[in-house]
Amino acid sequence: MNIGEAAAASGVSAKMIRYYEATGLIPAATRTGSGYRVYTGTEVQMLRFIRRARDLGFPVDKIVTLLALWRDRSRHSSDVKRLAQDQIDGLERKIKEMQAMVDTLQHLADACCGDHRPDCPILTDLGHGATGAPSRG
Amino acid sequence: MNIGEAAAASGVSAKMIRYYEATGLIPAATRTGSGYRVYTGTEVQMLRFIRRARDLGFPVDKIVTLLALWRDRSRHSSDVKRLAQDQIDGLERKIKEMQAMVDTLQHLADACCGDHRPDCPILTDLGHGATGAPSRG
DNA sequence: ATAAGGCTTCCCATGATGGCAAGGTCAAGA
DNA sequence: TCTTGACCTTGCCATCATGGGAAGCCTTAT
Repeated sequence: MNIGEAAAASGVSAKMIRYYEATGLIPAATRTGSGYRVYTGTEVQMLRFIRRARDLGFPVDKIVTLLALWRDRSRHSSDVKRLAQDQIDGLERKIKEMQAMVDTLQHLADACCGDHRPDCPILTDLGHGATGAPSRG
Repeated sequence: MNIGEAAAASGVSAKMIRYYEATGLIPAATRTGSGYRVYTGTEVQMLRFIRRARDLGFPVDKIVTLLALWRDRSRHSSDVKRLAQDQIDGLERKIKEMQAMVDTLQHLADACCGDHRPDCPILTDLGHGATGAPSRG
């Protein structure tokens, strides 16, 4: 099948399929005489694997390892589990950072009456920068 | 003061100060005869404002608006509050997406015994119903 | 005077993705 | 057979905020 069909079947855009090939994440597809890339079910399955892993937030360089483990029938599931746990830990760290931002912003927004007047604790906090403590003032 | 001192005083790197100037977020600094940028307390305050807003996750194009409101003495605090609320909403949306990833990954990791054996529900899920290896025959 | 270090501009890279453009290919219909 | 439109190819540019590095000038301290 052509790249467009492979894209539709895998959920990975044709653009990204070419990108994954160029960066070595997937092997170079075979070509027709006129240069069209040709894909089989095996390759579509690999693309779906990649798509799913991306949906779970794995960066491409981690997917390289995941794909290698996927192909390795003598793998240890502990290696896969560790990668997954690392990914969980990274996501949770980012979530905590963003939640801290939300908490600060919500605190400031709650203190802002949000009317026609210019007085605004949000801007006051931003203006004081690191010199001010937003929640314990 | 020079850009290095302004960077240390504001928490914004010299590289980023030049970038903010080039992109119009901040006005061009005055220069010495030899071309060095010169900063005053006012500009450092503005940089601290930017730094604080970046720490709260505001993208630079939103900071343009925040800075304009900061300078506008006839602003309406409702405008500031709306920006903050938009930022909160955007952050919470991303948090929810990432939390969903975490939940899925945790579910899979919990189901993976993580030992020396190759059987792994994580890879099975990524393979989208595959047997755990790309080529089944 | 010289050395060290700060400043300047310019270019490149990130990470994953989309868009656009110019040109080749293929399949179907007139 | 010719045309048309959809699809494919490569290549370049853009994102978004940030860092790195090079080549060269300026300042300061010794």
